[in-house]
Amino acid sequence: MDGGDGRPGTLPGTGTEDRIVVHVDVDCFYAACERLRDPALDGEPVVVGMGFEPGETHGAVATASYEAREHGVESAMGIAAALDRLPRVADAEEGPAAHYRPVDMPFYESVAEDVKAVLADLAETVREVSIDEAYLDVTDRTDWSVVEGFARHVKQRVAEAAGVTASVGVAPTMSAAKVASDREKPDGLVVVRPGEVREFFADLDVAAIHGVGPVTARELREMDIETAGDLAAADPADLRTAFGETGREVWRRARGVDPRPVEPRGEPKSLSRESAFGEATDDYDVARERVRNLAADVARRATERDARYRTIGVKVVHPPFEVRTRAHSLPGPVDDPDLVEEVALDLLAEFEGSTVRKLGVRVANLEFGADEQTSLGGFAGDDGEEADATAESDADGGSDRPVGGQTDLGDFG
DNA sequence: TCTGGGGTCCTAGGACCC
DNA sequence: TCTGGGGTCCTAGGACCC
Repeated sequence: MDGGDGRPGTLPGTGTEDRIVVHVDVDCFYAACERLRDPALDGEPVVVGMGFEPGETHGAVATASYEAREHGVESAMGIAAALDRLPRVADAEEGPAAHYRPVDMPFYESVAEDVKAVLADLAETVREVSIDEAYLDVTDRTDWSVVEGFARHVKQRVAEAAGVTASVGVAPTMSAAKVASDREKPDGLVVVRPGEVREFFADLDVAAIHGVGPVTARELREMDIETAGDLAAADPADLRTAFGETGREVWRRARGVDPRPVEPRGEPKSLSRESAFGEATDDYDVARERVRNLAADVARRATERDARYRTIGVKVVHPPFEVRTRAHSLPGPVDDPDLVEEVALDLLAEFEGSTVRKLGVRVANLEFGADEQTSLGGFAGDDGEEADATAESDADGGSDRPVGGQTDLGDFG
């Protein structure tokens, strides 16, 4: 059944009715980067793994080229499983084999810079979602009557600047543009016009909707909701009961309604570092040493980004995959690597004697920039040591709690 | 398929305050 | 002895995304 009001595709009264949103998604980005570096990989199966070293079998697949996907290798699959399907070129006497490469983020980031520069040039507003994906609001740069040519232009500029192909989706909303870019990958170009969004979604599997993951998809299927069309026709009250606010959210998206404006992402809300052991360990000293390293790493990144943090947390993963998190908030924001280590080790102590496969350290409740807004002008030569407001690690809270704490707290997840 | 790493948002419950 | 309601902050867990 149909709510009946308004045309699909937009939400009246939000000022977003006539937007043109472009979603740009570089195809198999990490694998594409590896090919830039080594053109001999063109046309060959390529698997880029994270958390793995050449010659090892632990870690997981970050990106598999389409040639590798044809043999069943998928993102997030363990390297060991990928090797079962597609051995290394060096190990294969005959038959299909893949080139395995470890993730090289600095190189990929350098390629991504070229893509970002192009996108910044093509739109007023760009929201970078990840290293290989972005939304553009191009409402004032093109028109629905010529938007396909504009989209082709985007693809061409990306290819020229960075040497990679991108799939592009155009729609009046972010969620529809996202799904559109996905439809004809790789090298895709799909335009969904205002008023066509719901129809475009109708036959797609519910899992295609942004925000519907494996868990929600399974539960929806148990409710006999299999396609996005089914979802759009479902009773929002039932969805609300079953899934809370996200239930309503995905219902609206299935109907083509998504009022989110394209906005730059802004500062992060948390920073974290985690790492898995090759083999789970119950050696507490080993765990402590790992946490010390992660703490130092995360603190260094915070300092580099000029971020202070008020919450410090750890994450402990027990086999097979039990995630535990612990966090501690300070009276005020600090930039204090020693304190990150101290608090993280403290929080870890609860898990002494248990077996862990993975550990993480995280800082949250971030505040950015020089300590306060009152110091104006440039900061050349600023050594960053403002003696006043940056609280020492006095645990009692004292009276120097800083003003204006955002109420927002991120979580470990 | 025995599972990497970096994030975001939502929810629920408890502490505490008025 | 049983009893209100609203609000904020914090922690923990879970789903999801790339």
